[in-house]
Amino acid sequence: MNKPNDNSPKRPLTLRDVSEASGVSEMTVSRVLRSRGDVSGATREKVLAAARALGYVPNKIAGALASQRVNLVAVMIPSLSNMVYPEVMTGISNVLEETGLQPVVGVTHYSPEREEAVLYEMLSWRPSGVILAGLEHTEASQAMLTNSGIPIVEIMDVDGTPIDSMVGISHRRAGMKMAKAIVAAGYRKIGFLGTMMPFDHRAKKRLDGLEEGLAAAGISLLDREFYSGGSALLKGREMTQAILARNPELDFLYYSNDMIGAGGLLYCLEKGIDVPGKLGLAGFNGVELLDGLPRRLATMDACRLEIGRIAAEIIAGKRPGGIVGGEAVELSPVLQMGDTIRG
Amino acid sequence: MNKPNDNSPKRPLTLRDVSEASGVSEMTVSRVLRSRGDVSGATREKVLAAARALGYVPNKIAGALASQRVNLVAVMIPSLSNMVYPEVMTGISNVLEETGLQPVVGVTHYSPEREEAVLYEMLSWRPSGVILAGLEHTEASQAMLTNSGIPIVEIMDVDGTPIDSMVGISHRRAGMKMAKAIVAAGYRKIGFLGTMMPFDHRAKKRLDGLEEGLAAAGISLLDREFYSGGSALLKGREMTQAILARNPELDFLYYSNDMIGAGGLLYCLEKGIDVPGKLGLAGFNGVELLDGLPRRLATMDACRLEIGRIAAEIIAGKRPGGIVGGEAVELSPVLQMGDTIRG
DNA sequence: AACAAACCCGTTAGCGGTAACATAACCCAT
DNA sequence: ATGGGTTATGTTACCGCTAACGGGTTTGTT
Repeated sequence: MNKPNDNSPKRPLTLRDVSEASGVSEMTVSRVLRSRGDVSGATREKVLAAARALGYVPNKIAGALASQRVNLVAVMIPSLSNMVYPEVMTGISNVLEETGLQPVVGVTHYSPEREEAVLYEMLSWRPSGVILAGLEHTEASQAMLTNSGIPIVEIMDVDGTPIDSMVGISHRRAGMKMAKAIVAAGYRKIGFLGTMMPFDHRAKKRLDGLEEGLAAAGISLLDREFYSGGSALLKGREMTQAILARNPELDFLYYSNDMIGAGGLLYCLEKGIDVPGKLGLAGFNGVELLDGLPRRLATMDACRLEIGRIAAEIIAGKRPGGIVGGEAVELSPVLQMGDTIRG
Repeated sequence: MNKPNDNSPKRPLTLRDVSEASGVSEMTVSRVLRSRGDVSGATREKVLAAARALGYVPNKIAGALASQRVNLVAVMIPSLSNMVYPEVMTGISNVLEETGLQPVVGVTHYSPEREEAVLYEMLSWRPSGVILAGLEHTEASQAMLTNSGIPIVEIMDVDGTPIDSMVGISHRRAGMKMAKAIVAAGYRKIGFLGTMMPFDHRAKKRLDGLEEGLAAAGISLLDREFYSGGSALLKGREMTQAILARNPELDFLYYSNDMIGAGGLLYCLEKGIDVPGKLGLAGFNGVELLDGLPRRLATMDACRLEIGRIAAEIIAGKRPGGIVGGEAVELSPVLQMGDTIRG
C-alpha cells in the first residue's frame, strides 16, 4: 500500500544498495548510520536521504557478528501473569532505555528445565548481560552462566550464593520480620496460605523465616493451606474459608502473596469477621491493587522496581563507585501495617 | 565456581573448538548440532560429548547470517501491566513453542513514536514475523512493515484495514452489543468511565459503539469520566464516586476495563447501592480476577488467548486450509451477564 | 560383477556488516 | 616550501557459521 520504492526487488536491502544510491562507499554509509567516525555534513545528508528513501533498515545480525557487540540483555522471569515481574521489567527498561541496551524477555514458567532451555536459546544470541530471577538453577544452567563471560545478575533473592551479582531482598528475613510483627501485635494462632508450586523458592524461604521467627517466641504454625493455578483472588477466598473451617481458633493468616491475601480479606469482610480484632491478615509484595480494596491489607513491599533498576545498572556498568562485578545488593522490604494487623 | 573446562581461555568457544576437540570438520559439528544431514551415530556421539564437555553454545548470530534464517518473532504490545497482553503472550507462546520459533517482546507504552522506534530495532534483527497490537501506526511504521517482506499480524482489533493479516474482535460492535444489553435490561441513564489515554483506540471504538448502540434506542450518554495512571482499582472507585456525585440519577455505568469496573463494584457494594437493581455495572475483558469478587461483574470476553494463538499460527504458517497471508480473522466476544445487570 | 543410490564427511565461498589500516585532501605553523 | 596534524573517505580482512557442492565409501540391485 505504501512502498517508498515501488521498484521493490523483493530482495532485502543492504548497505550496498544505500551506498550505490548515494554514491559513497559502504563503509561511509555504515559510519553515517551509526554516527561513528568523521563524515562531512554534506555526505551525511546525502546518505541519510538515500537510506530514508529506500526504507533501509540495518541488519544487526551482520553488524553484531562483525563488531562482536550485541545490544541485547537477556531477562529471564518465571511468569508474566504475576504482576511482580512486569514491574521488575519496568525498572529494568527504564534504566536500559538510556543506554542503548534492549531487554529480551524469556519466560520460564517456574520450571528449571525450561529456564535451562530458554537460557541456552538466549545465550546463543550472545547478549551483553543476563538478568534472571532466583538463585536456584540447574547445574547446566549454572555452567552456561559461569562460562558465558558476561555479567550475570540474579534478582529477587539474596538468600544464597550468586553466580556473579545479585540484587534482592532476604525472603527469610522478610518472613521473620513479619513473624515479629504478628507476635508483637498479640496474635498466637498463626496460619500460612501459599502456592503449592514446588519451585517457588522465595515463598518457601518466607515461610521458613516466618516459622523461625515464631519459634523464637515459642510459637509454632498452627495450620497451612496450599493451592496452584486458577484465579489467585478466588483461591485466596476458598483457602481462607477452608482453613478457618478446619481451625476456627486461628487468629492470624499470613498469605504468600497479596492476591490471595486480597481474596482472603474480601472473604472475611463479607463474613463479617472482625479484622484485625479477632483475625489479623497479611500478604506480601505491596501490589498496587491493594489501594483499591475496602481495607488496606498489611503487606511488605518487595522493592520490585528498585531491584530492576539496580540489576540493569549493574549490566550497563552504571553503578556508582565503578564497581565491576560480583556485587551483592540487599534491599530492605518495608512492612506496611495497613488496617489488618491490630496495634 | 563450576567451569567444565578450567583451562578456560576467556575467549568464547566456536565451532572450531568443538571440531578440534572431536577430530572432525566444523561442518560435521554444525550438522550434528542442528540434526541436519547425515552423520554416523558414532561421530554424532563423539561430537555431542565434546560440545557438552566444552560447554559450547552455538552462535546464532553467525548462524542466522549464514543461513538467512532467524527463529525470532517480534511481538509488540502496548504494556505489560495491563494483564490483557500477558495473556495474549501466553497464547502466542503456546503455539510458537512447538515450532522452534521464539517470541521477542517489545513494549510500546501506547506511544506510536515508541512503537516506531522499537519496531525499527526489532526489524533490524530480521525476525521471521511481526505481531503487533492495533491497526493504528505511524506512517514510517507502516512503510517499514510493508517493506519488510515478512508476515505481519495486527491483533486485538478488526475495525480497520490491516497491513497484512489481522486477528481480533470488533470493539465497535462490542460496544454496540453492550448498549443493546443495557437498553434491553431497561437502563436509561448511562455513564461511561475509561482511560484518558489519547492512543487507546480500542477503548475509543468501544465507546463509539456504545454511543451508536444507545442512539439506536434514542438514548444518549449522560456522563463520562476519564483517568490516567495509578491503581486502576482505586481509580475505578474514585471515578465512580465522582460521577455518581455529579449525576445521582445515573442507572448504569459502563467501564472501559474490568479493573476499574471492579473498583466501581466494590465501591457500590460498600455504599450499599442496589446493584443491579438501582445501578447496573459492566466492564470489559473478562479478566480472571473477577471470579474472586463478592459479586460477578458483567463483562465481555476479549478472546485474548485465542487471538494470540491464531496470530502465532499465521506467523508459523500453520493455519488450516493452507492460507498464505492477508488473512482477516474476526472473533466474537461473548457477553457474560454476571450479577450486575438486572435480568 | 557392475553400477546406481545412499551414506558420510570435507572444502569453498559467501551472508552483511565493521575494525583496522591505508589514502588523500586540506589546514596551519614554522 | 616542508612537515605534522586533522578531517574525510576507501580498501582489506575478517566475524562464526551454513548452503552448496564434491568426493570417497558402503550398500543394494539385477
